[in-house]
Amino acid sequence: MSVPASMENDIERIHEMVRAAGGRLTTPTRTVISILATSDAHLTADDLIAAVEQRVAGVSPSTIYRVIQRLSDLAIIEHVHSGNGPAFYHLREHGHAHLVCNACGTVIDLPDHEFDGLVAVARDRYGFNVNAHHSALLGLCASCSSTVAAAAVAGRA
Amino acid sequence: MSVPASMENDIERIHEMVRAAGGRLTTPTRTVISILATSDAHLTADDLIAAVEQRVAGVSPSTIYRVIQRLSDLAIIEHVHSGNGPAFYHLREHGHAHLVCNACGTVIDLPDHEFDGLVAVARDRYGFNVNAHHSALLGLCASCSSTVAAAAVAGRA
DNA sequence: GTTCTTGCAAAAGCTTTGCAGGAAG
DNA sequence: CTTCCTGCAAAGCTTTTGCAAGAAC
Repeated sequence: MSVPASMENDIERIHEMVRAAGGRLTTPTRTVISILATSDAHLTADDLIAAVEQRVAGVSPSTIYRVIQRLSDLAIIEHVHSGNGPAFYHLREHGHAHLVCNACGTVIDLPDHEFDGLVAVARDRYGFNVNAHHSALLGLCASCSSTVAAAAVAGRA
Repeated sequence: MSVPASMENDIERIHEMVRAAGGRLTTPTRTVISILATSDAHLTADDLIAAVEQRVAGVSPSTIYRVIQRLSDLAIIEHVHSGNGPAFYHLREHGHAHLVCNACGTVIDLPDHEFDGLVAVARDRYGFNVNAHHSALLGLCASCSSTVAAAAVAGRA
C-alpha cells in the first residue's frame, strides 16, 4: 500500500525480467528494485545501502553492490559518473542526462534532446556513439556560480 | 635540447607562475611541468608517476599527487574524469573536451566549439555553467561499436 | 537438490594525509 | 633560518572478490 499502483506495474515487470534471466527475487534484490522504482532521486550506492538497511536490517554493502551489478547487467538500471564523487544509480527507464555542480553537488536533469546535437556530431564526425546518460556534465550551478564570482571579487579586493 | 624552444617558453612561463605564488621549483615539480608541457597525451596520475620515475628515481607517488594538486590550485593544469578509471591530467592551455570509449579506453579530443550549443543551453535554460573540459563523454568508439554490434548478433544467433 | 545469493572479511584501485627530515629561497 | 616540499607509511573512500553458509526455485 505504500507503493502506488503504477509503480507496482514497473516493479512487477522488473521482477519478470529478473526471473526470465534466471535470477532470484531475494529480499535485497526486491528491496533495491522497490527503492529505485519508487524514487526519482539520484541515489549513490551508499544511499541505497542506507535505504535498504532502513527497510531490512543486516543487509551487507557487498550484497547491494552485487545486486546493483546484476541489475546493470540486465540493463534494468544504469549508473552515472559524477566527477570525483561516487556514481549514482537509477532505473534505466528513468534515464536522462545530468548536470552536476562541482561545488554543492546539486544534480540537474537534462532532457535527452538537449544532447541530440552533440550526439549527432560525435557519431557523424568521429564515429563515436555517446551514451549521454553515463557521465554527467560538470560545472557550477546558478547559485554556486554567483558565490564563486563574489568570492573572486572579494579575493581580489 | 630534448625540449623544443617553443615549449621552453611554456615551461618558463609556468615556472614563473609557480614562483609568483610563493611555490618552490623542486625537482619533482619541474619534472611534472616538463612532462606535461612536452606531451599532448592524456596522462593519468600513474602515467605521471611512471614518467617522473623514469627521469628521476625515487620520487614518491604522494609527491606527484601533491604536485598535481598544487598545479591544479594554480589553474596551471586540469584533470578530466573518464568514468570508472583514473582521471587524466594536462596543461590547462592544452584543454579541450573528450570522448572516452568505455570498452577500449580510447580518448578522442573534441574541439570546444562542438560543445558550444550545449553549454549555451545549460547556461540560458538552467543557469548552469558547464565546464566542458572536466568530464569526458562516455560511449563507444567506432571500432568497439562494431565489435559490440557483432557480438550482439552472435549472442542472439 | 541444484544453483544462485548472501554475509563476512579481506583486498583492490585511486588518492589523501600525518609526520619528521630536508631543500628552496 | 624560515617556509615550503618531500618521503615514507598509514589510512581514506568506493568498489570488488573469495569463501562457506544459506535461500530460492
